[in-house]
Amino acid sequence: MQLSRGAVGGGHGCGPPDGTQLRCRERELVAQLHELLFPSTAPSPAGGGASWSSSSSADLSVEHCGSPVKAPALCGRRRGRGSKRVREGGPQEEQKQCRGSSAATKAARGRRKKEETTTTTIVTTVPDFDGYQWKKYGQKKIEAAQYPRSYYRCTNSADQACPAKRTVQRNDDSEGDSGSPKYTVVYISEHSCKLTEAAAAPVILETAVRTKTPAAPDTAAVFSTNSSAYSTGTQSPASSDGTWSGGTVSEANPMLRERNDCSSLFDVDGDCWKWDPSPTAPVAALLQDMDFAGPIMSPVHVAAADGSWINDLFLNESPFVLNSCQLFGY
DNA sequence: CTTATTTGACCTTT
DNA sequence: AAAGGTCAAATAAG
Repeated sequence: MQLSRGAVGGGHGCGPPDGTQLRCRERELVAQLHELLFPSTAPSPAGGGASWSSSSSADLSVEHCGSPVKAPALCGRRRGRGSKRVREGGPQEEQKQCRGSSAATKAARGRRKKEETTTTTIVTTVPDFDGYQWKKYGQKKIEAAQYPRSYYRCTNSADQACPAKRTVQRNDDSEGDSGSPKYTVVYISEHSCKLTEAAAAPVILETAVRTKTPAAPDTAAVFSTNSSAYSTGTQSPASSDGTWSGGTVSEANPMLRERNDCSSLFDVDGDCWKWDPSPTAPVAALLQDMDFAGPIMSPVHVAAADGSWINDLFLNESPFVLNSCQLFGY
């Protein structure tokens, strides 16, 4: 995906290239992100919801790939699994029965026959930058990858048969990449589940802040906002081994938590993002000052200008890179 | 006690 | 056979 500066500049009917246009374009870009991350909640492009343009949607790395679709795997309890499991008697017999029970069961295990599903790949430093709750069901060391891949499915997969899944894998440490670790997040299938009202709110859920404090010099903290859309149990700060599991909030630093709660700064109103309430003076000033020589800035970034934190949204790499948060000096 | 995560075995595809 | 996706008991955490 490439969102060139030229693409940013016009062609979307947002008026002359001034602050208003930039703001409009920003909303558009965030709407794109929203559409990408909240496909079941955002209006379809044809529906006249978020202000997508055809060229813009083509820029996003939304791929239609064949991928397995989960089918119920019901063979009852079979054998001990996981750590410290105790093998039950006759696992082979039981397995044979299970295996040969039906074609459906066969297809229910392992890699299934490919069916048309939508997969969306993003690279982000904040893998949980979405409004859904996920349950981890597996982790796998991937050949030729430095870090394991974690597998998640929607927590509504059971009660609402939501097919949405995602995998999160930390990218290999690249040379000279001293920034926050990036994670490749692959969203598989779209949510069919119904979100709660709170969960649907497209607020910034989590970011990481690099702090320099006497107690913890130059250490990164990952924390979430207090959005109710965000559960703690299934969310995932990065752990040292490169996986993404568990959830913690920076309780050790209440100020960070407070400052991070920028959810009230913006909201989505129909087809556009809006400031809620009206943009503060620093925000308005920043909007005026912004140009697109650097990364395209999202409202998240603007929120940072309000003295809270910084969250850059890069939409000029393929797949697009959601790069959050480098805030120093707390 | 309940819920979420971990993790090795199992299964299918390539 | 290798690789990767899934299962589910064991375990940890709240």
